[in-house]
Amino acid sequence: MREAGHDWFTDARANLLGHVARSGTPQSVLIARMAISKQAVQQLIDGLVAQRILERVPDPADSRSRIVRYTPNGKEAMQDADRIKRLIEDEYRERLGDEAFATLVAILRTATTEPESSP
Amino acid sequence: MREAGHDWFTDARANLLGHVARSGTPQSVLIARMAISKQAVQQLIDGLVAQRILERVPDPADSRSRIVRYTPNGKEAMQDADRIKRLIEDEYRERLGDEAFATLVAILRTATTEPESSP
DNA sequence: CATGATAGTCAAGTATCTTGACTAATCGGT
DNA sequence: ACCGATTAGTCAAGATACTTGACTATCATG
Repeated sequence: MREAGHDWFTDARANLLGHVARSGTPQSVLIARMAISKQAVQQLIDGLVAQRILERVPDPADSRSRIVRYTPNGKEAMQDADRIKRLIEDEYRERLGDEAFATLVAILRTATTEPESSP
Repeated sequence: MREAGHDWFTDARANLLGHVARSGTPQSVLIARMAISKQAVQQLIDGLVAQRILERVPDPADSRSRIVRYTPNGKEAMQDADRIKRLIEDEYRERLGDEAFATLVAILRTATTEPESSP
């Protein structure tokens, strides 16, 4: 991403952005999902708001809450991110072979998906 | 590790310790293997030396170089680390099943092992 | 409506990592 | 044997990422 001209891109910010849905996500949800303090999350969001990647809008359902979402500028950056992500995945696919790559993805999904209460 | 009483244990330090061989490792090798600056590596080592986990000894083969190795105290801590690592692996093994776990380990080894020049 | 929980902010401090400038030892070619 | 280039490590200063503590505003509940 840096090489693609996104100087603002860092590991910590990438980690946060991975939790922001296309449609936006309440700040409280980001705090719950990331394993760091709410103040750390806030500071990361502050930085990305200053970079015009994210913006905070009020939550109509709860006036304590704020929805964090991408700005148009941020959406453009995420298209670059998706493109680069695919390139990296292709490297691993080439290295492992199609079959092993698919197996890896499936196993990791099982390993990281939260076991839900059975319906 | 924190819960086991090792208050000095942090992510950055764990990352470094994972590259220190039982028999000790030259600081230059740690620098080459970790994707951070040599100064950052040095500061991490400084901290672990202050905690009496690691020590620096001169390299008999090259008087510029220093070998970083565990203190007796550090070796004890690493026994705790190994024990906890096994517990965590057991959680994943239980979650994925023995077969999928073994497959995961094999694929990740392929993905992360540096491709060597063919002999 | 009082009380407690939840969402977010402000402030100050610590840990981690960076770049720049430097010393000392080794290597390679002459 | 010597000189320039490289390598190993250190010192210093500053940026980023994270922490705890204290606080305000809003919501939910009995």
